Formats: sequence, structure tokens, C-alpha cells
Amino acid sequence: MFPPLRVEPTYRKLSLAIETRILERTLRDGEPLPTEAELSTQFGVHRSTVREALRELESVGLVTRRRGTKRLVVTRPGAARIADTVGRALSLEDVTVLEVWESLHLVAPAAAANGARRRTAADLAAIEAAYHRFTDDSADTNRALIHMLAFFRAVTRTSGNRVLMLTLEPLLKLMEPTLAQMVAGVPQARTRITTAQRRILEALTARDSEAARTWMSRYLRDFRRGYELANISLDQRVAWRSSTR
Amino acid sequence: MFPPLRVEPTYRKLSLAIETRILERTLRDGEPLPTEAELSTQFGVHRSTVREALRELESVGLVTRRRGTKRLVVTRPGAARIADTVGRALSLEDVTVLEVWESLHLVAPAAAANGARRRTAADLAAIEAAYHRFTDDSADTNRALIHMLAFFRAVTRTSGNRVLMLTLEPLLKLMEPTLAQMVAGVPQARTRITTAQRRILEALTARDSEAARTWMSRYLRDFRRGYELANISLDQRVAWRSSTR
DNA sequence: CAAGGCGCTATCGTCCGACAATCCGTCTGA
DNA sequence: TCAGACGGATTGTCGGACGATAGCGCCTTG
Repeated sequence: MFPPLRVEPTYRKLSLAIETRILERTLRDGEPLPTEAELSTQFGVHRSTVREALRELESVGLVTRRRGTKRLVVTRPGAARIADTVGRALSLEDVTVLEVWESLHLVAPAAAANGARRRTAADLAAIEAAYHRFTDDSADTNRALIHMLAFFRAVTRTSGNRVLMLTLEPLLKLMEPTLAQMVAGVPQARTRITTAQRRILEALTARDSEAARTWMSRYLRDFRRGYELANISLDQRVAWRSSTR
Repeated sequence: MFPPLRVEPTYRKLSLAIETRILERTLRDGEPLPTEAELSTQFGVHRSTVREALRELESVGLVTRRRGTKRLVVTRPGAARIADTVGRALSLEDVTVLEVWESLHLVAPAAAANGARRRTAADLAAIEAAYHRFTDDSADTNRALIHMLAFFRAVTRTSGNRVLMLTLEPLLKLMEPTLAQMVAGVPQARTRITTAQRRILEALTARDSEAARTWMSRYLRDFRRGYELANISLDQRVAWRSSTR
């Protein structure tokens, strides 16, 4: 009895070979990939085959083309790409706003609580910057939203945990549309957001872990209230628009 | 002053067009994609170009080929694929075992606490099954590990939150190697795991949210102790082996 | 000597066409 | 009715071609 042997097409073997090199750091971040022609001779396959392999690597973000450039360079799939991938998957699963909100409500307060202990002065400065950008420039909903997300990111960064940062990213992206609706539709939202952010900032400054957790939690609960006020159903599926990247 | 206009290559436009159809459910899960030739005539481009687009879709898991079959079918990128993508990204960021552990320690207890309220009888049965499989079949480290992961998944499923489930997946995958090391290296690990799992199961049965959280938390803290006993540094980078899928 | 313009070459994007392997549906014969 | 043979359809890979343009060195000009 033999195990079912898998024959993988050449393009997959190629992309795997290159991926391996990247993962083992033989090909390093920022380094340009060899030419298609070169790869094709090195591997002894046709250029079309190489190109198919490259498309695979490109679409998972292991190689990218800098704007207006020809050569592919090795990259690490950044937060944006992950958010894209995960977001798309979640939206295809018909995940609801509630589920995303719950997850955010789980991650962010914990991150804040952690961060209260570890936060550095630089972290604090970043949060403060985001906070002020929000207070100073929140007339336009879109800009307000950008600053809100920045605040979340800055707070989460204090946790010093890159896994959390990465986890957060798709959540924010998925919340974005409804959040925008909410901010646009609820007059008092901006004030409440400002208050909550200030409290969180204060808690982090004071290294008060519990206060940080609590205020972040309240902040998010406020979102929920905002949703109700703006008549946004939490049971609706998350929106998703394919980003061109 | 004009915005910098992006010209996207044809293969990207193609893959985006198809992706859009999938996301808007015009092409549904399980449905076979048109033939390469057909796509090529429909879009009015050469088959090579179509193939490059297909590779993109394939590598993000929006289309897959069932084993031993030729035609591509539309699929949703499942948990495994997401775990793969996120895991790879995290490992490229040189994330440490500690960070992953922390994240797990954040997600799982919360999921358990949530689950204690929502869990159904079926959920419970699934957990119990995983629990018994572990007690009955944990001699081999690998099998023990599989059952442990199944337990985590079953518990997290009780939360009824697919975002959490998806979030959990890469964490488990990243923990796997060190976890195996730990289970193999610490004699008393199996007993302690059994105990913790039983307590968690009991808490969920009793719908005791706080007990569920606490025991899941202890369970994970035990992992940490186990790591120390097995002399596994939490500061080491997570391991990653490219899975062929 | 520095900055900007010019042209060449390498490289990418796309196409045409071909052919073997093999999957799939159909037809045949027992 | 079912196993197996058969042929068409589809994918994987290849060889080659050609236009567009990014990259780079060279040259001019101030």
C-alpha cells in the first residue's frame, strides 16, 4: 500500500523553492529577485512557467514591484496585505459586524492593559499624536476615521506584541465602513470618542493597566451604542471592497 | 496636478475581475471556473495571461483544484490557508514564541468565557470528544498534539464567533512545534493537560463563564511552565515550515 | 564639476502557437 | 447493468516573438 503521491506542477515547485529561500533568509527583504530569464535558465524551465510561479509569490506578498519599477523585490507581507487576505476570507464567510466587534472588544482592551505596563515614552508620544490629530481634524468623517484607526494601532503597539498588531489589522479594516457610517450619523460621537481616547491615554501614561483596559472596553462599547443610534444593525454582514493594492 | 495613475497589468485586472465575481457571489463556492480557453476568449486575452491570473487566485485560495482533478473550482480560503498565510507572515517578522503564547492566552480564555454562555449541546459533545481522544490516545506526541489542538478549536467554536476561530488558527499552527517539544519533554504534561481540559469542559457544561476563563487561562499558563521545564526559550523565534498544501 | 538630456539595452507584459499528459464523458460489448 | 475501451477536452509546459519602458551609462551644457 503506497501513500497517494502528489505530483505538483512545476510552477508550484518553483514558487515553493523561492518561498523557501525567502523564509530561510537566503533571499532577504528588499533584495531584488533574479530576472525572469535568469530564473528560467537556472531552473531549466520556460519563462511562462516562471511567471506563473512569480504571480503566486506576488499575490501572497512575498515579492512586490515598487511603483513604476520593473524588477520584483523580496518583501514581507505587511499588515495591509494580511488585513486584505483575512478580511476577504472573513467577508466570504458572511461574518457579521457583531463578530468583528466582539473580537475587537476582546483584543484591544487586553492589548491596552498589557501596554500600560510596557509602554515606552515613544509609544505614548505616538498615541498622543493620534489623539490630537483626531481632536484637531475630525470634521471630515474619513479623516476622523483615519485618526481613530491610528489611535487603535498606536495603543496596540504598546503591547509590544506583533501578533496582536497583525490580528488587529483585519478587524479595523472590516469595521471601517460601519464605523464611518456611525461617526457620520451620530452627532455626539466625536465628543465621546475624544473623551474615551483621552482616558485611555491617561491610563497608559499612568501605567494603570486596569484603567486602560476598562476605558478601552468602554470606548468599544460606545461604538455599539453608536451603532444603535445610527441604526446600524450588528447582524449585517461585513462589507468588503476588493482593494487593488 | 494629476493623481499618479496606476496602470495595472492585464493579469491583475483579470484576477481582480474574477475575484469580484466571487466576492459578490456571482461565482459561488464549489462552482467550477470556466475553462482557461473560455476565459481567454471571454476576456479577449491570451491563455498565458489568463493562467497568470488564475495562479494569483489559486494562491490566495479563492479557487482550488480538487485532488486528481483538472478543473478549478471556486472556494473560500479556509482556516488552513489563512493560518498558512498569517503564520508565514508572522514568522517572517521574527515573532517570538512568547508573543504567540500571549496572543493565545488572550484569545482562548475569552473565547471560553463567551462560549460558556452560548455553548450548545453539540458544542459540548465536540469538546468532550476531543477531550476523550486526548486521554485515550496521547501516547504518541503527534497524536496527542492533534487532539490538543482539536480541543482548542472545539472550545473556541463555542464562542460562535468565526473571527475568533480564524484568529486562533495561525496561533495554534505557530505553537505546534514548541508545544510538541514540550509535551514530549515534560512527563507530567499529559496529566496536567487532562486535568485542565476536564475543568474547562466542566465549566462549559455548567455554563460557568468565569470558571471557563480561569481554567483556560491556567491551562495556558501551564504551557509556559512546561516550556520552562522542557527548557524551551520563549524568546526564540517561531518555527515555520512551508506547507505544500 | 554638477545637472540634465539622450539613446541603448535589458527586462517585462503579452501574444501566437504547439504538443504531451490526462481527465472526463460516452460508447461498446459482455 | 457494468467494466473497460475510446476520443475529445483541458491543463501543463514549452519554443519563440515583439512592443513598451525602466535602468543606466554617456554626453552635453551651464
